[in-house]
Amino acid sequence: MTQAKKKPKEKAAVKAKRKRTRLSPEVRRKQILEAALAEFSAMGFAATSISRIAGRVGISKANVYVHFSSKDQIFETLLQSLSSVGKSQGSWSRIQEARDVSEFIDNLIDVTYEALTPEALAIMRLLISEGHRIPDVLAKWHEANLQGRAERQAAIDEQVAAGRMKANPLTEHFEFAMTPVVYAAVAKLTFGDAAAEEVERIKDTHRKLLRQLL
Amino acid sequence: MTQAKKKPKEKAAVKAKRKRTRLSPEVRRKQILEAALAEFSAMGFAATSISRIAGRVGISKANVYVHFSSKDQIFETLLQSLSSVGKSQGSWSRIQEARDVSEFIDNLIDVTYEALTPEALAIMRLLISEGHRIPDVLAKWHEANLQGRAERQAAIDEQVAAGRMKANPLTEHFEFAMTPVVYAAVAKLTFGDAAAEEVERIKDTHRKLLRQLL
Amino acid sequence: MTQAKKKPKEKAAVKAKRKRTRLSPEVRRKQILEAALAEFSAMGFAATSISRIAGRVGISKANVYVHFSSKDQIFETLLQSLSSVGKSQGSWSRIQEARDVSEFIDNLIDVTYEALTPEALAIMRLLISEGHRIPDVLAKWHEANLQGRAERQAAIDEQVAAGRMKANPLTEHFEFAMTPVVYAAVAKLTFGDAAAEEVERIKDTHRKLLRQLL
Amino acid sequence: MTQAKKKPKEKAAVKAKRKRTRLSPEVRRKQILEAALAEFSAMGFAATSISRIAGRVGISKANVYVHFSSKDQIFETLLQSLSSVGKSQGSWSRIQEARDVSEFIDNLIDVTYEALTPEALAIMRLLISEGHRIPDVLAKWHEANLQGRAERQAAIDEQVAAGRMKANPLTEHFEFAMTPVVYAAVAKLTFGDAAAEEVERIKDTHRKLLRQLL
DNA sequence: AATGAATGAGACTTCATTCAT
DNA sequence: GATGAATGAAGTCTCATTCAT
Repeated sequence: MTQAKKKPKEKAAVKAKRKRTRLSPEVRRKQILEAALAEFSAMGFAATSISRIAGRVGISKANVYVHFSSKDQIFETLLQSLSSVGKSQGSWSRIQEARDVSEFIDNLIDVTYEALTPEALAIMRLLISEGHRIPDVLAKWHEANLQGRAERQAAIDEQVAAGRMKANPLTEHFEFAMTPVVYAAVAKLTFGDAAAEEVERIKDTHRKLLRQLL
Repeated sequence: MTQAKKKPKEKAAVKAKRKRTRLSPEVRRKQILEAALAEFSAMGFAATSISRIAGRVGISKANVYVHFSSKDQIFETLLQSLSSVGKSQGSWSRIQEARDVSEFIDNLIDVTYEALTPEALAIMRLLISEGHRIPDVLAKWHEANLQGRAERQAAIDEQVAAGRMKANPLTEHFEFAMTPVVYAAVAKLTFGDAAAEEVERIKDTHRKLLRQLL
Repeated sequence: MTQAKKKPKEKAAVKAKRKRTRLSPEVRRKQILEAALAEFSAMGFAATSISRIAGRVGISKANVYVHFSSKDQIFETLLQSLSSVGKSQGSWSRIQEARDVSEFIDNLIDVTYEALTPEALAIMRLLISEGHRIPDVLAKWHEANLQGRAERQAAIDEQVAAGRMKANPLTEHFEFAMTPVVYAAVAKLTFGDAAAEEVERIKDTHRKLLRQLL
Repeated sequence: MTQAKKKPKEKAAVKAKRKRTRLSPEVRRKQILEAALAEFSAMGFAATSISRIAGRVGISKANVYVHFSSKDQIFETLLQSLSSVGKSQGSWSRIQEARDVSEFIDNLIDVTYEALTPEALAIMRLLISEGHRIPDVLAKWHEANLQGRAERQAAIDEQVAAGRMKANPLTEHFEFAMTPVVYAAVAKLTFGDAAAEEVERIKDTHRKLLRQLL
């Protein structure tokens, strides 16, 4: 059980021995990071071997070390590169394009739940399970989140001031409005497909409640 | 200085080589499971070594194998024994002892947020990061959750029917009311102490909103 | 494959927990030696664990150490006690009871091939595979063999002098007459039951040739 | 003083830490198999450690695993590669080059006893002590032996038909003629050098008897 | 005498990493 | 840049043996 899918021990006699291809560093690095994200998220840092990452990319272990100096460095680079991804960058502006509150809520719900992509979930799992490896990155991330949050709060405050939204505990602390999404994410992370229905109901109630409250 | 304390008769033992202590299997197993929970949760399954678990208990590696036949078995035993812990067993009845809605809400909030103990968070982190190792246990857990949820919903429905609570999306799907706690948990898991203040605000807003909605 | 018959890893939950019985040292020692012969012969010295020996006897590992001070000692004691068994002690006198050459040959063949019991083969395998552990015992054994051989040769010489047997290379070096038995033994050791038919043929030809030569 | 000898540039390397040498897989595999044969034969499978094999080759333990995936695999590969060695391949044809029976016998005796090389004995000991690990290989070996035997028998039958050899139990079952060699082999395996003289006598008598019988 | 708990040593094996081509 | 061979360190697990009851 230690390794969910034990590959047969026999050496793969027939190797798909693809001719060595020489790629630009940037491309290779990206390939490696992608493979690393997939593996780290699925297996955890310690259980992921450079071998597997290399295998997924289709290069040799040694070649990984041409592009990164250590497993740790891969991990850090990965998480750093992800901080940007995480930020629902463009999303917020898209959400705000709404012309009335109703449309705003729809946008909000749709965009946010759509953001629960497998990749985003992978990042989230990584943060939860291996975050302790990268306190600095986490701290920055946290900081960035706080700032983004402040901006969003400001936008809401404006709406309230303009009388387009009601003043209530939710508009005063708008971040709270998004907490159910985290629940949905955790449900997916933990129970996988078995959580699909549940997530739908959450999303539904979420939308209804926002309509009632905003 | 470490050596200064040594009594004359003792052999030059840098490691305080304490006499072997003999305990009953039940006690040792419990000790080992506790140590394992701490380590697995902090480091993940793969990164936790039997050595560390043994060290934490203060016994030899080999002795661990007297009580468990493999690292996997420790993990499984641990998670199985935790399924029971997880269920907020008695909590719900305590919550319901409330005499009016206001007290009910206070109970609910207090009990639920107090349940975010380090141990509970450890279990949660384990479930998220290593849950894939134990699909069976997870499935049972899910099942049990669904049932508990149904019971709680029934209790709420009763309150609504009795006119003691308002009918609205939240009372119709009461599980939703607890989703912010998961957010709080994830915040703690990810940012640790840095999340303390945030969790407080969440809890606060959570309470206010429930008061408004129920 | 390392261990031909892997026992399931799970701890035997139900132990045949027989009440502790206290036996006289002699009896226990004998039991242990018997179990040891079986295991050592089947698995080799290194691959045999004290656990298995104890299990076979139905006692605890620790109890084995009450009767022997180490695994090595068990082995040596065993082989020493076997030196006597090995010598076809009484056999030769039984063979010589024959009244004529024909009966002598029949006795010789029958007694010798019957001596290829599983136990004797076990000892032989032990001597071949683990003999290097006990050079002293081996030396003594060799010595004893040489002596017995000399005695048998003398008996044959007498027969030849008396004109009851022909003088030829075989009677001059009578030990040679028994070499096919070793072949039969090795065949059994190596091929087990698959060698049965072959051994029969050997025995047959052996008998015929002796008739022709003596 | 240990430090006194150190040349300035050299690291404190008590072990003559020779530079890593890089060899082709074929060569290394062969080296490992040779070392393994020596060790397995001398100590038995279980008592032989990968460490010892690696040490004998002069490489690291880990490097052994670059070329073989497990100790078992080394063993199997070894025995499989030996099946071919064992067969007295070319020998028989060389024996048959004889121009008369006398020369045939000389060839037979010489070639056969010369085949009792240390390596051949090592293989034989392995077959006896660890054969049970590889029933398949043994079965094939047996089969091959039977066939070779049949061919040799046919050659003998021809000689008899041509009147160049006498018809007798030995020519009817020619395999029997070689049984003393196995005795000699076992004597060497068990008593080592102490058996040398005995083997000589056996060989001598063997030759004489064949002369008389063929 | 008997045993269950405990342990140090050591075995197999994996893996991140280095080296030479 | 790319790779196959090589390795030190570390991890899981087994086992002979000891200790206290």
